[in-house]
Amino acid sequence: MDEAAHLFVVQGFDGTSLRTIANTVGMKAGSLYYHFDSKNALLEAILNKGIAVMVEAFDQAQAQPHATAFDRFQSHVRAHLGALYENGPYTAAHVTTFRTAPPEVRDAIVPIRDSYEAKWTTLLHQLVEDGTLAADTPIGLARLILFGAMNTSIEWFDASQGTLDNLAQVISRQFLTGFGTGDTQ
Amino acid sequence: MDEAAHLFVVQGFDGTSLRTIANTVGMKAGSLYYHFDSKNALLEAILNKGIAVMVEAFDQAQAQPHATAFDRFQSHVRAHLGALYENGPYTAAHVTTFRTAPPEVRDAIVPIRDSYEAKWTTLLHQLVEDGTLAADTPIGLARLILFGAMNTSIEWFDASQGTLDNLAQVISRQFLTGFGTGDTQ
DNA sequence: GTCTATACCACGATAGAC
DNA sequence: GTCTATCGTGGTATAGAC
Repeated sequence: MDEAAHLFVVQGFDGTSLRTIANTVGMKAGSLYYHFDSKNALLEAILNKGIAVMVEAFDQAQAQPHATAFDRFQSHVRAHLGALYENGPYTAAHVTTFRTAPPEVRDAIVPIRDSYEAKWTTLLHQLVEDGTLAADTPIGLARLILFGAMNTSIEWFDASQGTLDNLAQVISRQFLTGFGTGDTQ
Repeated sequence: MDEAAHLFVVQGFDGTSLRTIANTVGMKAGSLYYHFDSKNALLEAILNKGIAVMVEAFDQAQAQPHATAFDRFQSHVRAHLGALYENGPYTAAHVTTFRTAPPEVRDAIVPIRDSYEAKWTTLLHQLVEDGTLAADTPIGLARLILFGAMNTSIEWFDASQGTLDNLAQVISRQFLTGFGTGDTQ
């Protein structure tokens, strides 16, 4: 599954054959069917694990004590980025292959995926209530914009160029205060 | 090409066969080879057109007069979103299929793609110089975060739920001032 | 410029030996 | 649990008629 998820990230689901996957792990294609019923079932297992990794990271960040609301928020951003880059290729595979996954697979995944998104929605609402986020913040849009910033980092983040801690800090700060000076607006 | 690009957005490049494309436009698969040398060549033409559409939108925004620096910035965001949703499926196909495109195709596209990114880099530098963006803004990261917000809207933007003008406004404002109140930081 | 027909290959999947 | 062998399908691409 590790190798399959990694290949799905790099080449896409349709661009990766069972023969390639099997070859990468030193097997023959037919042998994969002892472990999975179908290629779709393999993808579904990977997508599920991708969510599980994100959820676990979120809950761990939740359980920690934080000095300020900003610290709490940043630690959740850091957790999401950690799920993307530090805990196997599952979350990355989820983010990159979900959109074009076969409908049956997507439909099976959507409910669990929703539960992760709900955690963020709750978090953002709390940040509004404690005065960290503006009262008129469009929560739905805000969450999608934040996800966009975190998830598309897959296309360019390079661990040899910068740390995840730093990236989490930049994204968190940008999300709350922007890059502007406040002039000309 | 219109139909092919649309199918690539929905099903991915590898997930779309030439037979499907041909069938969608009322042709047979073999006939496509009168117009394109290969499936890869078709993708390359689509990716190129996707950039051309973005560049044209950018240059049109550039040519317009604007009351403030913020207006100018927002009109560029609006132009990019317009390229994604109002001028055919080419830019959307570019954004969704570039990452997993065959290496030969990607390599051929990269230089032109860079030229579009350079336009944004220049724009962001100007915004720093005129005091709209903070002096310590990490321009490279800032551009990638902005692209992330604009481009991932493909996964959720629904024209029946909101206008592009509104989306451009939310993204532009968020990019410069964030969603925070300024407290707890 | 599109058709029919087809070559050739790689795909996902299955059966049965070990 | 992995192998060999293979089936059926559908993929890209080509040749030649119209």
